Amino acid sequence: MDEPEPAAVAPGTAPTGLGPDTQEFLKALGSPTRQRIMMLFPQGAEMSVGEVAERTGISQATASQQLTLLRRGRIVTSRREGKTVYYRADRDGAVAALTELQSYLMTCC
Amino acid sequence: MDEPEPAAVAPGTAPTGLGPDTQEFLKALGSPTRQRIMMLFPQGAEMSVGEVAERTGISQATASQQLTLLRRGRIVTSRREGKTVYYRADRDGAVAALTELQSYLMTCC
DNA sequence: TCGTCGTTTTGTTGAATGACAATATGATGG
DNA sequence: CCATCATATTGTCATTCAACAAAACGACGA
Repeated sequence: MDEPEPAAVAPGTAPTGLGPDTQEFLKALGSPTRQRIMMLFPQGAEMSVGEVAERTGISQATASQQLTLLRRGRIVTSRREGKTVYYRADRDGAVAALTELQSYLMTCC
Repeated sequence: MDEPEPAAVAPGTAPTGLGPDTQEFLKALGSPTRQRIMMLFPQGAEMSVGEVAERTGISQATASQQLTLLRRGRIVTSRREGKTVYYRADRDGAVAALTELQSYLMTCC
């Protein structure tokens, strides 16, 4: 039995040596639209979904979806206040991902 | 005239505040397949296209394409030796991208 | 000059993605 | 309880992407 068994991994979450969170982080920031969204968040600012939609010129539905993907990548967090949902940059998530990327860098370069 | 004009930018290279190189870096690493490829490169190792294809289980043509995208993101560099092309991790490119990401982190978190 | 070997490019196909409009959910005020 | 507002979800379409096979390059060596 020299065949290392595949170990049933979710597709898009293959064993890359990076943690699944970091993989999601990269996927999330791999999209120019989402990169643009992130640039709307200066120093700890909070924004509603509608605001993001307006300032990026995309529909409200699309903004909601993209923000969900960014949250999945631990790049933003959300907080509900009454009817509106506020998003903000997720410092801890971003730091964690960057740290892991950096440690990978040490192994390959 | 309170309409800020769009300023004709190449699609996928919108003004995100990140340099185009860093945007490409993120796009390149956003793919699980390419993440997997990168994990094949330990400490300064060089690999031919065929080797990458074999060790990832993808066709040689696909490997060549994906390596091209990784090179575009300044994550690998290539060197030709006779008929075979050797790829290796691009330390400088990766460091540059991570540095820029980190500096963005400071502005938003 | 031919073949051959490794790589790249091209053409094609199925799957994933990004966008929108329309509809559903959830919270709040009357 | 009903109307309304902000957000989330669903359905749909067009585009992009990943992968392959096949063909075109390019660099040797005979």
